[in-house]
Amino acid sequence: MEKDQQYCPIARTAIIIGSRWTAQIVRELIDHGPRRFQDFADAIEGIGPTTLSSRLKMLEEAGIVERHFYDEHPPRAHYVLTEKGHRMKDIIGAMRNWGNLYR
Amino acid sequence: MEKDQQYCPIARTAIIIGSRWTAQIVRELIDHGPRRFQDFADAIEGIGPTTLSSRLKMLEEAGIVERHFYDEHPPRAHYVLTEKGHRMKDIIGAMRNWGNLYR
DNA sequence: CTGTATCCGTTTCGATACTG
DNA sequence: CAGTATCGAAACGGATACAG
Repeated sequence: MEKDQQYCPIARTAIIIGSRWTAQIVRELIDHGPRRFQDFADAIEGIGPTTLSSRLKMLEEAGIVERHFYDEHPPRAHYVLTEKGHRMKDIIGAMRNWGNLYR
Repeated sequence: MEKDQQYCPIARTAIIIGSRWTAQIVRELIDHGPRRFQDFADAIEGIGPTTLSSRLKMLEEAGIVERHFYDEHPPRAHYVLTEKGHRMKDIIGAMRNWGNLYR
């Protein structure tokens, strides 16, 4: 997507939710609560570490997830939804409903 | 997006609604009813004929819109939502709500 | 008016290997 | 474990011109 702002609220939302994998990442967080990097990698079939990393960063920059990193050994990280992220629940729910209607 | 099917309902929905402009095209139809090619071109700033054409075709193949073409002079076409398309209303609505919360 | 043909830069994707 | 580095392949996007 392009860099310059989108002033249509629907377009803005589509940029985030429409990027491949992001909807599934958010769904994981909504359904299961805080997740770690490896949790996503295991749950979302087909995604690689590069793409996962880039999506998480995008969601973090959009203020949808928060990253907590603990530099231990082994290192730990977990990702949690912000309030803004949590409010995407309705969108994810509607997408799931519709997607299930037309298999 | 890739060709092989997506079995996750959310992923399937994201492929459609996340492609650039599609959400706005569907919104036009939900808000204003049947539209013609030029209506979209006028209402959705920045979209070109190539992209508009390809999006409409995608939506048609997905069973979301129906295309009616009248080979007159000048030719006429109009696009209407199918029942399946109409049921995206909740998704669009949720996207609009969320997008408006975080300007 | 309603599109299609061309053509090409930009973005995205992702496998693999590797670091701390 | 939690990522980053690399780097080529593929998909996407879009301006312009043109056709029926």
